[in-house]
Amino acid sequence: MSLTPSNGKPTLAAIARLTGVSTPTVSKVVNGREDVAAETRAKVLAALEEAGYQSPGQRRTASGTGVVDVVFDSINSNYASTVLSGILDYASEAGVEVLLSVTGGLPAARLDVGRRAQRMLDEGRAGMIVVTSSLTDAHLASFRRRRIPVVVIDPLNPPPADVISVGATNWSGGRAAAEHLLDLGHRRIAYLGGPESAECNQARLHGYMSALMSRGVQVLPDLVIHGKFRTEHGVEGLTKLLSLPEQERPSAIFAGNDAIAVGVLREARRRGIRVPEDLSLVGFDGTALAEDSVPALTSVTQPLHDMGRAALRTVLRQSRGEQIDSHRVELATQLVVRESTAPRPGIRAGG
Amino acid sequence: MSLTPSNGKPTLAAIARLTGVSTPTVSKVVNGREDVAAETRAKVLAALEEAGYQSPGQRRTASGTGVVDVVFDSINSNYASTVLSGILDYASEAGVEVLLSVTGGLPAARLDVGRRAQRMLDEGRAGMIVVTSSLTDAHLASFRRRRIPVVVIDPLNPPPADVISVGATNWSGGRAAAEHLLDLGHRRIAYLGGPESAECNQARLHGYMSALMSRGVQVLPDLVIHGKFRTEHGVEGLTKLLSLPEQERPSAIFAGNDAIAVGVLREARRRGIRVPEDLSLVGFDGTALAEDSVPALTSVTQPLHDMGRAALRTVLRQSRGEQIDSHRVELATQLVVRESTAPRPGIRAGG
DNA sequence: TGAACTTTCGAAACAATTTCGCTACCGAAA
DNA sequence: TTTCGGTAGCGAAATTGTTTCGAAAGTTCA
Repeated sequence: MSLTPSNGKPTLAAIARLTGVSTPTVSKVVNGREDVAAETRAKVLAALEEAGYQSPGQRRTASGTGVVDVVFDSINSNYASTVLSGILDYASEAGVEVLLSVTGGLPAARLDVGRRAQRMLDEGRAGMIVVTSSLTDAHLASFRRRRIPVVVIDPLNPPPADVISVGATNWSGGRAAAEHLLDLGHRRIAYLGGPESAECNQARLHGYMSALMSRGVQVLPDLVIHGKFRTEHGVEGLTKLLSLPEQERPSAIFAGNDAIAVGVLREARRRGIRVPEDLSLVGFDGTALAEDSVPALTSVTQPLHDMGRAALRTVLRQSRGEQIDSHRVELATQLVVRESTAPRPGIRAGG
Repeated sequence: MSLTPSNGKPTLAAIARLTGVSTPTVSKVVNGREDVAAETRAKVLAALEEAGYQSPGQRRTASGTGVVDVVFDSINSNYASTVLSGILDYASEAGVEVLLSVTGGLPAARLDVGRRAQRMLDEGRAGMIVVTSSLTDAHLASFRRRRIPVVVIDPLNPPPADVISVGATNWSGGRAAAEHLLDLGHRRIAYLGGPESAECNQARLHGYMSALMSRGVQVLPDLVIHGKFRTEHGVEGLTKLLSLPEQERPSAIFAGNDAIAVGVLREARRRGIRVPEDLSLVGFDGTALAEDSVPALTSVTQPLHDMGRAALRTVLRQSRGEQIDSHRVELATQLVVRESTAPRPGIRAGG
């Protein structure tokens, strides 16, 4: 008799035995049919739970892998692809699959949060990683309500306290960049940052301001320009700075990321401004862009790869029900000096 | 008797009837088991095809949203992320999800093709896009056996005739690049290509050779160097070319892709060789790398974004059972002249 | 030649799902 | 109160698909 639940793996028949219903009824419960009384369903579900029953479909895939949703704003940047490769890296180690989507900067309209969350539950996805994208608190709450683990990397908006976020020490990075320029004798240092409201941008800005203020250098509003994290912003930003009266122009620029810095570089070349002789430039991110540009960019390196890994690790931990100590994971940034910074013109090096 | 194939929906038993084998055997074929003779399998597959059989799993998920598996070799390149963004683009239009994985250049060891194919069937995935990665014919066959649509983008090995591949007009691109250099008066033109066996590399090489030969310029084996599609290969390649006796050194280099060209650029700068004054350089791919490098690279632009879109569109068509006319989709390349090419030293421009 | 494998396949046992009809209960009409 | 149509809940049986295991045929090697 093969119906004995003491048998190796639980079968529908065994569950039926246990609960005193027929096999078809159990089958219906498993498949979510309507024609089962609530009471009966509850009883069967309890037994299924206890016996750890898995449908044949599940059996095949359960031992294999979970699926993690990853949502990017856009993947057309070194930043994005480095983070992504960190995620994929860890995914292959941990044996989970990565379901990738991009919002294209849309305010998550296409995301259709409700349906998405439902699908994730239906298909037993382990959780979700949101990169940079601006999900509203309402969206995040919708996932939290359903107990779907969510980790945010470099959130644009500060997430609610109970959503875990992964980022870098942006403040220290900003401060290190500004201090480096101050050390080189620069006093008029511009900040060509990212979106004003973005949290990471705020942190970098305040690190920069903190460095200036602690050296008694005044922060000039004209030298702080926000915009997008894109090359064009660098081009326009430099143009704007050069339209200032000559004595107010900066001798150094701290760019909010490498793409902006590359834009500055491009516009500077077009105008015949030499970097670093006439203008020092520090980027942020430390992507391949920084290494490959000419001159190679001094940049604050973010451990993007590791941030991706950390994010996925955290999601998987959550999905296993482990307690997470901290709601904010920050990995260290590091200033890497290359060729785009030099002492202020008119100042002797080492002076 | 319910075995009659004239019945409503096709069943395994009906197929078995038709082909004169047993039900279990048909089941095995459907599930891609190995213990079925090739001949028997073919017969059964034909019957399955004709009857339009669908497994219960397929039946259930067919109506839902599809998932497409995308396999990259690596995503750390402009090439990869541009193709990927094309895929994601179309995915969001078509309402399918993208499951991304990277092989990391492993010979598909981690891929575990059998299990993967099974999962794809179980979960009703629409199909698979393989980018650049070197899947063996055996792997591809394993998917074909289970009638999982597969499209390969820029395959390293020429795929079996019945696997659809998407690529660009590499031959014409190679020819256009070489002709451009010939037009500028160059006669000693090196080709710093990709992996020798890679199909796209072969096509570019032969385009280049064809251009040279049609102008009566000899193709010199010393000036053709194969390697990886990576920056380092550019550095090493230029070093090798410069180790030739002076009168044998090339005055122009056609690089197999932009990354290689950037390597050449870097090494040239280190050695004080001016591009394009001393050395003309043409890249391939037309990624952001080409635009951002200094000097901006003349490059053969591939419509990478569109290739991604086309690949996904083709997979989805296949999965809907539409007939695909061609087993090879080629999108047009275009030579974009920027700053890295100039007339051969000693030749007057326009002369 | 024959022993030891391998390959290929199907009978039979299993597992799961679907169909269909029985039963019990409910509320309205007689 | 009785009757009757409707319906929700359930399971028997039929149907569909999968797995196990051994038989038959072929292959390799001594």
